[in-house]
Amino acid sequence: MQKTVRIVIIEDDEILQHAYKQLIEDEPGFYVVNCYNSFEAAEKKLVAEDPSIVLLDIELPGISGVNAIPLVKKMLPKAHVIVLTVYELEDQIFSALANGAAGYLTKDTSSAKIIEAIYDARGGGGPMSKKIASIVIKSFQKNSDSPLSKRETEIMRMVSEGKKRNEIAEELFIELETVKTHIKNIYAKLNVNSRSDALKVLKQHRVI
Amino acid sequence: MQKTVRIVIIEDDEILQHAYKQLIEDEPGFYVVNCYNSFEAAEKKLVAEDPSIVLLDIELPGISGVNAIPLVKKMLPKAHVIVLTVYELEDQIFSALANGAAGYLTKDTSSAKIIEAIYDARGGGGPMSKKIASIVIKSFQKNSDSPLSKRETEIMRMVSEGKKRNEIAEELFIELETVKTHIKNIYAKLNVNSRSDALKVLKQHRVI
DNA sequence: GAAAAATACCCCTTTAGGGGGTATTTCCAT
DNA sequence: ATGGAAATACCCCCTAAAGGGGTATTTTTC
Repeated sequence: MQKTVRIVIIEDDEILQHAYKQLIEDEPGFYVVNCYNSFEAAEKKLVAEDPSIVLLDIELPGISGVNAIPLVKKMLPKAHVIVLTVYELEDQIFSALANGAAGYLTKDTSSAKIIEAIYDARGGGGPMSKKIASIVIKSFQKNSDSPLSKRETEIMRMVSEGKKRNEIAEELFIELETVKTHIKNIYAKLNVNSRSDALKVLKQHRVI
Repeated sequence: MQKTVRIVIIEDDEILQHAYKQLIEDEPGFYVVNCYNSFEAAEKKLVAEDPSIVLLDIELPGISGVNAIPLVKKMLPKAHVIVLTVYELEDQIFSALANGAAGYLTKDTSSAKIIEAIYDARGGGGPMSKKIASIVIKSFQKNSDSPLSKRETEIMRMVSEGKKRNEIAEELFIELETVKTHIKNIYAKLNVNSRSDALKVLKQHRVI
């Protein structure tokens, strides 16, 4: 039993909207239930239309795509939201993913890849454009030329988890005084004088 | 001018090692400089062999693949390390990426996809298997059913950045006393009584 | 119109954080 | 082998932050 895949498109560019619709409906088993120009337009009817895939533009008039994701997921918890965008902004990507997007495609993605992405999303995969994948991977990569020593980095990672000096000392089997010394040295190296400032600097430079 | 792509394979399974070598050398412009069974075996000769791609198994005898990545990157800063593994362990994936892996493939990846991954890595992309991509995307997704209110979540995110109560109060334009009240309520909801315990709980449940 | 969320204030005690030092040992690289 | 970095540990000091006990008002939201 091969069920029809019900798809809703939310995209304010009418030309793109029709292009997507066309290419999806050329794929056997895929059916575009409806298209909208904004999330607000889709809002009332989404639940009744019950799509399993929502293709969502980020740059929408009114509520942005990023903010629409959690709303869509609330209405259709089982649906997969695939984000489409022209921009490749790191923060936008992470916000979209944090909000529950199943996949993230740039608009230069080929027809074949869009179809593939829908299959992927249905299979629990995480479709991403190549560029998005590389941005995501880069976000994980830590800066290897940090002024901090190994131990200092380790301590700051624990600080970033909200741990207190004595908790750090216990976990590392060293004295509280030693932790204090390390933190003093770290502050001197980073030219800061508080945990939050130190963490800010380290996160900016992707050290932790 | 199409330069030959120099590739080194570090993989302890001889059968897989030969399979990879074969499939890579079938690709015009790709050349397998050498194969090793462990990082230790490769260590001395890597710099001289100067590969631009290192295919690295994670499960190696001696130094693990994860720990080998930063060492390889140190010797060959411009090389792209592509990790190959049978396991799909979240922590292992993140450690490998944090250590500088350009891509991450599972060993069930088809020959064509391995070749594609090498091209991708060279082009600055971030090749990933579908399964890896979905694990990575899931890691970004925040849990939407959290006991915390919006404001409480916001405050705990700031706590997770090492911010003090008065810094939080200033940034949110509310009184210190209000922040204290929120944090007291949060601790009650989470059944904890310290910042670090609260953060531990929230990170476990992917709230922040 | 009731419930949940956000705001704000009072009391109190303990602990953590940050800055000033100095000193020893261990380890790595030239 | 030796000099410098890293890691360890201790002393002093003071201020600020954290946490726990309350109560109460306003604003949102369903």
